[in-house]
Amino acid sequence: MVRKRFPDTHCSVARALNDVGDWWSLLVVKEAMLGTRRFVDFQQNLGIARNILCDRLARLLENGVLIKQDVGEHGTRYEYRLTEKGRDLFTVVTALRQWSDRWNGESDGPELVDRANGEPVRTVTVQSSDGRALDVRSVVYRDSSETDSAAG
Amino acid sequence: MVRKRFPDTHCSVARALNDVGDWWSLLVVKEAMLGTRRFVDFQQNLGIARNILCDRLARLLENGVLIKQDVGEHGTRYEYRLTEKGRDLFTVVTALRQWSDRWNGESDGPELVDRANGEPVRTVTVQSSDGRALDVRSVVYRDSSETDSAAG
DNA sequence: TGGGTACGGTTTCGAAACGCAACCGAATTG
DNA sequence: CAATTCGGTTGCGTTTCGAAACCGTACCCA
Repeated sequence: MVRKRFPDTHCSVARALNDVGDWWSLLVVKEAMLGTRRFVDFQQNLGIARNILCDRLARLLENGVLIKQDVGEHGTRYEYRLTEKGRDLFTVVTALRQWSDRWNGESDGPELVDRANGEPVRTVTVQSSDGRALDVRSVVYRDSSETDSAAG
Repeated sequence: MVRKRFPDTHCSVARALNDVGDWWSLLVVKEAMLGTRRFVDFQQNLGIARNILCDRLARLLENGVLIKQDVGEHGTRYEYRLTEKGRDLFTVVTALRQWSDRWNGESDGPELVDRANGEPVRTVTVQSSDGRALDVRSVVYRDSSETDSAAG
């Protein structure tokens, strides 16, 4: 049950999408970031079909985004938890969330605040070496062999 | 040809994925950020099937991520260009690219540098109101009605 | 000891999406 | 007039998805 993918592509973005590029994977990761750890909770909170959830969890395990722990307190219990690699998707998920809020209107979902002081987090941006916010037109994709390709 | 989606979900991430959540959409956007504008170039550079490209372009037009311009210089010519909404995905694409490079190894793809001084861009992070880098465990998803839900 | 329930799946099957290749119409080139 | 380019569209077979049913294990309770 493996979609045709591009494991050996030269493109980093495509390789990232190999791991989390389909519809549900990133939602599973986002749900895990909200604290969800158990199969049934993922299934109910996301409204995902069981077999699809099974497949996505397995793939995220393979890709090292999640780990599976047996916590056999009451019957068969497993916990799916984010690895360091999975937690590192926080930036991606947050950027995506903010983008959606900017362009598709604010959601009534939870607000993301700094645990230390309760203040909202900043808008995620790409920054230059000295901290200026950069948009796509203020950068260049420079190949190692050639210098070209205006972006935008 | 419309997959079951969640246009009225309360989740911002899911709503973002409605626009760019399938396998090819974000790759089309990324390709556009590299300067690609014409149908055949998208098709060849991405290796995408024509009908799928057609569908994705149409959807990205609908969603306001791309615009289509008739540039009838030599026969039938159109250009697909990013809108402001589309260009605003730069942060997401860059965060995804950096994540992939961190965890799946460096690619031999182009390097992203500041057009102004040629220096590489910073690692994209979520920042607190005073500029500290935040990971998923140092934030809280605070609902408007309740305060809960440790993240991680 | 036996029934009920929760959990974590797997199986089945129809529907949708995908990938490939062939075809198409308009315009440009030769 | 034929050949080519561009931007698609159409058919068709394969893959994936989604919903619901089913399954095995481990508890709970009596």
